[in-house]
Amino acid sequence: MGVVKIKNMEEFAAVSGISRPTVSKYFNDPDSVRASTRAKIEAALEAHDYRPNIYAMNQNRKLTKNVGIMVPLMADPFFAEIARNLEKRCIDAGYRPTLYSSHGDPAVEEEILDSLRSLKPSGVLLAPLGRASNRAAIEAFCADVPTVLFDSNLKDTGLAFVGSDAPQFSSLMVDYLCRTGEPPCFFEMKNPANPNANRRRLGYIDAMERLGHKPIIYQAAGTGWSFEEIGRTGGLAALEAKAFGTNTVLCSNDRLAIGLLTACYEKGYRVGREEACDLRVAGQDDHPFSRFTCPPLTTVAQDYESVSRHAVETLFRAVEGDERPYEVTLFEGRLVMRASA
Amino acid sequence: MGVVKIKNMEEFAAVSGISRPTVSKYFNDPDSVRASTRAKIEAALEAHDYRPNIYAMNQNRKLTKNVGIMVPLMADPFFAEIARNLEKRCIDAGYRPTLYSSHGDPAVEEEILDSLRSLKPSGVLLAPLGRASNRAAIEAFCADVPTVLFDSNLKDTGLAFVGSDAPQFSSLMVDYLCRTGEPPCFFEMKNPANPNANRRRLGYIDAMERLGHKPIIYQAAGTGWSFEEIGRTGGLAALEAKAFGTNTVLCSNDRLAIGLLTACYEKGYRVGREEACDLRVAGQDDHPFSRFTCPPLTTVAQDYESVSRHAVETLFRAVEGDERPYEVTLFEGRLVMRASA
DNA sequence: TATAAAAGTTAACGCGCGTAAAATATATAG
DNA sequence: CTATATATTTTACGCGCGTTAACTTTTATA
Repeated sequence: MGVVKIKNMEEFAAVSGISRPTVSKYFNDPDSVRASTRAKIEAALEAHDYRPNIYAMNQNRKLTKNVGIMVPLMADPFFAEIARNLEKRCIDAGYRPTLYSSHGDPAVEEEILDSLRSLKPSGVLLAPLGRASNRAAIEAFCADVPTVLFDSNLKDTGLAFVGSDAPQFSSLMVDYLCRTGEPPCFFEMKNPANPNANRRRLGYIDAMERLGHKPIIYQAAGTGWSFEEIGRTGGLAALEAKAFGTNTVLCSNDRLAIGLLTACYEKGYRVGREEACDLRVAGQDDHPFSRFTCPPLTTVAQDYESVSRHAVETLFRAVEGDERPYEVTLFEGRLVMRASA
Repeated sequence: MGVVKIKNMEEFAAVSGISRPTVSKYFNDPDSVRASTRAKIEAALEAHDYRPNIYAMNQNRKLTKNVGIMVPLMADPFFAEIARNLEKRCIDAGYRPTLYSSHGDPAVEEEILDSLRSLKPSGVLLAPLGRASNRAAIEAFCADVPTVLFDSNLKDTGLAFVGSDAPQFSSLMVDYLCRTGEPPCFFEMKNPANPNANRRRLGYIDAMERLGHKPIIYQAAGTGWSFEEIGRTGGLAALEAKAFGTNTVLCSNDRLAIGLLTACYEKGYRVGREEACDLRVAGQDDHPFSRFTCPPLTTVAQDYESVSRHAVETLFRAVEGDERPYEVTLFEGRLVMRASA
């Protein structure tokens, strides 16, 4: 700590013995100045702990170092985890990420886009709400701000989409379930929030037909993002009506499966792959909580790492000038075998 | 949308027929201008969708409208929920909240404080990591920025602390458990991240002694924020060693309880309050998932609403000039009876 | 209708930094 | 050691808005 409080770059330039424009250049890119100059600046930096005023910095910069990260529901640990992953990668790349959650509300989603605009971010990583999203608003936003979509695809919107190969998820699990027991029925929401749900259903149907089985689909009523509750009430209804038509249930996602497990518990159904069990239940996503359900949930793991890495790389490549055509990248899921199926 | 693109406040003032300083005043506080002036500005606002440049705005304002919200772990839905609650209240109060998670890492916590400083927020709502936090860094921060602490108390730091009455939580649950069955033992982490854990243990001990029972405490090994996993492995160890010494376990928090339930499942223990069950398990917090465990978890609900409301009110009162002495406010928990105990 | 108070206008400065142009210094190559 | 390319310095302007001061207009109260 220096004895003198540094107020601005002018003063800092003075104590470091370098001119202000060069210091400014340094803060924009430390590698853009001569090594000896850089050393001087960094020495002064250690002695005086000065940090440029971010507001003044961003005022005239054509592109800020800000990045927006928006997920549909931060209270879902799956999204919290992927947001964290993205956040870290942005920081490592020298950017300033800001996290937003639309909390399942399209109006909030639009407000965030607005607020994001005024942040003048150099790029945005966006997991849209999905079907509920105001497509026009998102498209307009993507036209103005370099945006990579992830998790939930709005076709041809933004620079690129990075996500999971939804049909492959279902297909993988159907193969496994058929190999080890009765063919599964498919348990989903009637009005899923996320377009992946449709692709997963199609993947299920294809896989079943490929294996010569008749697809059975059970749709739980309910809208919104309280998937566990929808899974529970839908599960209760299905169990009471004996509507699954098989002893094996593949859920469209883990949160639904968690709710179904609760319903099974309430109804006294034993879930698991052992002889004595009444039902096998599988999910999709490898939700952080699915390892701790009773029984632990067999599921298909999303490739968090690859999705977040590729999304960030794609965004920064574009931000840094490498223009490429719109591209969809899908990563495969990995089977996670646990006790539930 | 107007035909003309408004570039800055100068131009916007022109089209609205009001002088720039008055427009500036309006954006600082819409109520500070005459109703007729306000109407003119808002008419122009609808016709031209102009928004002031936030960087230029914050550059010289003594206090920005930014508010920082920091939680120890966004991937914990409990914190995600409370963060959402706080966020909404800030927006409603006309502030711009920004969310941060320290992800259980004290180094990250410090970095966020740094980055928060350069945001020049008018106030910060901070749930510190707890024992792992760098107290000195947090105290130094609180000396510079109006900060209200919540969830986890660092004594006498910041403007105020708002949280839950930890001993009351345990006490409430001990009363209930003793009333309805065997007195509980207390299941916690050996090295809890959060100072509330100690207070909950003390509340448990007090309540047990008050009721004439001998406290039994089982401490699970493990550090960090993977509470479920610690609860599971610790639970397995305790069950194998038959270390609980009673058929009733009160967990220090729900996440630990969730892990213990998994351990019970693995070991074939039936959990619940019915005759045929081997163990009763209770948690504390009313974690969003605790409704969906098998069996659903009996717990003590935190008063999210009151905590977040009071934290935000306290902060804004201070920000807006109402100085008050340091104050601790604790809200009581509410018993949530479910099937597990 | 007179008058004070409140609100608005004009003019001007400054915030902290990005950035550009021209002049100068330093490094690298031949 | 000169020629050339590359860095740095000097100088200067501008970004968009906050803010102040002196002045003028509108509104409220008597």
